[in-house]
Amino acid sequence: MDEGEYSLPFFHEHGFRRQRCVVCTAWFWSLGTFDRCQEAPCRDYGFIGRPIFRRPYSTDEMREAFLGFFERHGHTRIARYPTVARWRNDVFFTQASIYDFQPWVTSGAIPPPANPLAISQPCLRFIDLEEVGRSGRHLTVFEMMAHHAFNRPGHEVYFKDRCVALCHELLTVELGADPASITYKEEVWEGGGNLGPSVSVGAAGLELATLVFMEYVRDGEQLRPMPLTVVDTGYGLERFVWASRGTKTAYEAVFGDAWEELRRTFPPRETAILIDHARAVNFLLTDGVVPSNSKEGYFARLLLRRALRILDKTPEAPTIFAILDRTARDLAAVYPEIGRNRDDLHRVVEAEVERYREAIARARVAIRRQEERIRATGGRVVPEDLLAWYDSLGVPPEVAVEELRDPPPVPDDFYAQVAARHAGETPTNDYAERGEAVPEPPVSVPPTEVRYYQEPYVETFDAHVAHVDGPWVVLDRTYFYPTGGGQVADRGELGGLDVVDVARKGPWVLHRVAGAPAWQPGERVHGRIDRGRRLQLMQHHTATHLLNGALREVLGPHVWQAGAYKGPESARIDITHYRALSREELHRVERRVNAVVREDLPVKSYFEMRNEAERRFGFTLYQGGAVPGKELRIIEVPGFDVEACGGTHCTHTSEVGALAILNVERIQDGIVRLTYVSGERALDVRDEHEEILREAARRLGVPVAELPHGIDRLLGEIEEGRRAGKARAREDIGQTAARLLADPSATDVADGITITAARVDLDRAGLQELARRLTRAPDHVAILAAEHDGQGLLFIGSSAPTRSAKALLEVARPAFGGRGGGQPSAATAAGEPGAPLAAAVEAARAAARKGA
RNA sequence: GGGCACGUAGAUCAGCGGAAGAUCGCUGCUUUCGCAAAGCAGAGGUCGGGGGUUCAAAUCCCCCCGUGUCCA
Repeated sequence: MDEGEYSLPFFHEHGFRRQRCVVCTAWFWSLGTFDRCQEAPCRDYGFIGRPIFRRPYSTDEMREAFLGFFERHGHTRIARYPTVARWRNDVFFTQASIYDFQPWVTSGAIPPPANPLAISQPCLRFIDLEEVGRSGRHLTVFEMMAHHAFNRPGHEVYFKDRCVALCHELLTVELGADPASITYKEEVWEGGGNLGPSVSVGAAGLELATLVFMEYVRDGEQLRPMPLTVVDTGYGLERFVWASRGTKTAYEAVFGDAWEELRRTFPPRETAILIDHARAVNFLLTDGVVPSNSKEGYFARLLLRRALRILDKTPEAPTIFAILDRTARDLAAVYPEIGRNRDDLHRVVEAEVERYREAIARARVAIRRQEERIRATGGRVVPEDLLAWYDSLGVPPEVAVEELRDPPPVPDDFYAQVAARHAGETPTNDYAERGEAVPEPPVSVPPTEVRYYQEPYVETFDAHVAHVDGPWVVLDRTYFYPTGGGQVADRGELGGLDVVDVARKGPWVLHRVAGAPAWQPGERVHGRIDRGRRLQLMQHHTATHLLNGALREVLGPHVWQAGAYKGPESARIDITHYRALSREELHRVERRVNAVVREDLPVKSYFEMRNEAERRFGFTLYQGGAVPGKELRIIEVPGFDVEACGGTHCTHTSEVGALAILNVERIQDGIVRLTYVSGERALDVRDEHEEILREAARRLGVPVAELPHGIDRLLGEIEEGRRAGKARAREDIGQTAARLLADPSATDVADGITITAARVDLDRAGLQELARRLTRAPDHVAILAAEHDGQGLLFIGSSAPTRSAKALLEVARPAFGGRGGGQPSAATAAGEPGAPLAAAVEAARAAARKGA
């Protein structure tokens, strides 16, 4: 990055001098004179005991000071976004304030909620989990305070110069830091194909903020200016509080009274972990995560289990619930949504605690058994076993050691070794790609006017062709709904051609028709939408909202939509929930929805400013995940369910007709999928089910009501038949055995050994069973041959210690070219069909007579 | 999304290439006025599903399903 990028008028006008750090060699600007930049590790912490700011601040005071300052300087204050980044598919959590605006705002696709804006965004980071409590400053949940500006050509808000000026004024005037103590270090930021200069703000050894200026697109070796430049800043709230107090660790500064309270029971490290993890769990669960073994849920589990481990080893420890409540109380002062659903949150945590206890109990038993096995083979438990047990059973090493009679030492770097075990894995994130890429129209094509919201019941319309690309057609306006929000696209006809798909791309709606139309832009075409299908899709979509509302009502507010599909045949919704649904819960949910359908409530749809909608309804609006934009389209069933949604809906709940839940399954730990139908399909499905029942009853020859009994009877008969068959086969073999033993041509006695040799018609299992019968008494040898399934089989059984079946088989094998083996009591070999089995039998018999 | 472990009788598990087992529970008998208990006898298994290798697979290999766990 060119030196000139950082040579700001603000620096020059105020007498900043460009200096170079002797440690990291980076250039920095400062009013003071330093031989190094004022950030660790280039220099030590200088603020411990000597606070940087004018006075000590609490976390809430500092947040307010920051947001208030930027409000007074022309910024709009924005409420926090969820910590779970549902609007993105590349990350699980909000890890920086700019995540709130990626990708749509930063790409310029939609305008920001305000410009410029200020926010304090709670962020979750798990990379330094092990450092929490240890380093004195790491946290899994922290707040990134930020001011952002989004500049478009002709609409410049502010960029580098004003950004640095604001930062400097905040630090020195608002907070009272010594102007000469601050260094602005020149850095380069790069990410996601974009890059730009950035400035790292340090004082007394602490990196207080980073100011990033997204300015260029990397195009091979070349840098092209971005059409939209972005001011992306990040000020660590907790660091600011720490800097204002100058305590030994950040934890004492930011955790307030909770720190003092828990310190009476726990050492500093444990105290920090407990408070940090409890705060993070409060955010996670409030924002719709349910603990599980994968994805977002795993991190909630990880934090809870780590906290439980600490509590379990401390005799005087409070419960996990008490700690969650204590930290929720602090957070609720600023984030009232936290703690609002306390009882429901407790139920979710309780289920997780129970599962943890069960897992540990199971693991303890398994470990004891495995040690016994290892010892039985003369080995001993090694540290590697502890790693394997942690990986596969989830038992922490300190618990495993408790169960062992001869425990190995626990490696100091245990968790690093766990990480090493997972080093070679290649995570693949394959997102369902659209089968065929939708071509992007040139910018000269005017955006499509969508009419399906205002007039969802229109069936036919006329429009003008705006653009044609192969089979894809853009119109000036359309009533066709494109795939989106889990609702599949409309079908119908356009200019006499079948419409087979409809997709949204940027501001355009593209219709894929069967064939390649030779239409010219401006040409008038007639469109007709498959109305029955659309109606069904609308019913399924509205039914989905009703179901979602009923699920939250019946199961609790932890239920969030984790995915949905509304097709013409059926619809499904995936919800977060910590266990399988009972029949009773399902029944209540279904009844509740159908009651709302009968109540004929209005389904209101309207656009509302994002901030206003969030204020009125909260984040539960975002059930469908990503909804970009300054304005939201709200679908509201008053008093029951409100969601931001881009789909087409009925105008009254009664239009849904009825809801029938067809299936419930746990598709993943923490996620339950419901499949259901409504409207006409509900009737169809009911008819189909009835027909299946009628047909089943007809075939069984019983009335429908008697079906269960009839099936029981049938199953009983089958079982009885199976048993009878088995008994008959057993009896047949018993008779054969008796006959052979009584037949002198088959059985003779030599050297005190009773030898039976015969050719029979049985399969492998039959031979084995017959041999077993023949050798039930001691000192018996059975030599049996059969041809079955294209194999010549020889089976030898022996109850005579002096006659090994295996040895006899070895003698007989060459006679028919069979391959096989066995043990002293039984041996078997198979050869080609038509092999000289008789010769083999004779060879074995001769060997048995004289003793092998 | 990936790694690892597990899936065998109603329950808990052993067996890990050669004739499916143990313990508890269940049924019957003996003993007892009865119960508990003990003794004896017995029933109960497509060894999660499907392919493959092999003379032979619960056992080895591949795919799928389910459960647990660790990691992103």
